[in-house]
Amino acid sequence: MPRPRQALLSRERIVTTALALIDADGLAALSTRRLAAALGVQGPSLYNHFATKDEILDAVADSVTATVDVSAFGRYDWCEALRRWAVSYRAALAAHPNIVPYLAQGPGRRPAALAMADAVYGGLVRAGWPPARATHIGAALRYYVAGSALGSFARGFVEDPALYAAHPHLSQAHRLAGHQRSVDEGAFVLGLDALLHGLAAEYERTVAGLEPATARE
Amino acid sequence: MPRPRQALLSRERIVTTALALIDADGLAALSTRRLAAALGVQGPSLYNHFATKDEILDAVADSVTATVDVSAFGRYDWCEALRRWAVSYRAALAAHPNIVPYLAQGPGRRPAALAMADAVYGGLVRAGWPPARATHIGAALRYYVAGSALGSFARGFVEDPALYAAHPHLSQAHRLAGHQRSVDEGAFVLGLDALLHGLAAEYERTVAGLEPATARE
DNA sequence: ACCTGAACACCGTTCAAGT
DNA sequence: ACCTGAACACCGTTCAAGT
Repeated sequence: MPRPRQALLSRERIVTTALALIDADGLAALSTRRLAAALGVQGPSLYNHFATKDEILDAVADSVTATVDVSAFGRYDWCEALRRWAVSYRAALAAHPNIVPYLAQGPGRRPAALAMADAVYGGLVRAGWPPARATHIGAALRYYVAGSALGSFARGFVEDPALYAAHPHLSQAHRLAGHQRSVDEGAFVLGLDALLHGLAAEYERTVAGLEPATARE
Repeated sequence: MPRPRQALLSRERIVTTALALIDADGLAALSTRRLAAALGVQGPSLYNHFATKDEILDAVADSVTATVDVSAFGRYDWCEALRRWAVSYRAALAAHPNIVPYLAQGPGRRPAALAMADAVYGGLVRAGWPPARATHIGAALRYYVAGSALGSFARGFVEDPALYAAHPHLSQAHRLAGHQRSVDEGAFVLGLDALLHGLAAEYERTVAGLEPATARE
């Protein structure tokens, strides 16, 4: 046969397989050779579809961001929309925690990340938040969500009671690992509610009273 | 001479130099060979002082955490103490952003990180927060601080106006990079104040009214 | 157009050998 | 006790060669 009828690889297949390997073995364990082997080809073949390994990671990160639901910004008031977006955002990241350190560095040039930033910022400005304030709120929520997904708080504590003997208040810390999911979820919801509560108070003080409803063009 | 009078290396010198290299060139650029070269020795020499490269990174991370000031927990009410701790914590991380992705994975077995967790948790419990609540609050604040230091929000946007043409609300996003520090600082303070405001409201609702002042042993 | 083998300049880590 | 040279099994990436 003069040419294979169809290419062995595609960008989509590379991204899907890379994400599966990262989920299974961690970001550090992903090498171009191992990824290629999982796809049934040799390492250099990947370079016919992506210029660098970082470009593959960008595509993986964006495929995760693409699953975040921002539709709440058209349907609910700004505060409830922020809450629903943050919950969806965190769920998307928590499903693939190993890619979060890479993803959390910023949107860069990734289309889904930029579309998300656009929806959030636009939603806040439409609600009457001054543009600079909208930027700060979007950043603060991203800080919180990224931090919450970046490595479980509970899993960060080693399951070794002896380690905590010297710390009077941490005598139960070794149990955290066993309740990882509920601790992380509970902490996330508590902090998110507090954050939104505080923002709502700020909104009442500085936006609702000071501007007529039609002040934004 | 039969033996060098004193060792060329020490754990402290290795950690200091490693942090300087990470600050200058990023975490990915730190290799054992480059670190050794900066110290005037060969790569394998490092293994006389640390068992693995990860152990070096642990020590670097802990040296950063050690600069966080937790003394506010003895001197102020829980809310003001949380605020001062969070500001100090963020300042420590923001001074060395390139190590944050490593550091933010959790305290692990690092002594300074464990001491900090102990001080925060202990301070909250002493103030009357139920233990499970104290855990959640400590986690939520860590999420927020780690996320805020993990990569500048503003720097995450590329300085290329053409990139944002397709996103109606992001037309000014390319300017963010120029205001990096003020955007990130402003967002951090706004979110921190909101978070603490919300927690204070929660405290009034669920702790102050329900327990007599002496309820905690 | 897309995949491959060989090669380059790197990695982290081990270990026998030196002083 | 601590540093070194040589070696091992890996990396990301390039490129001429194949079909």
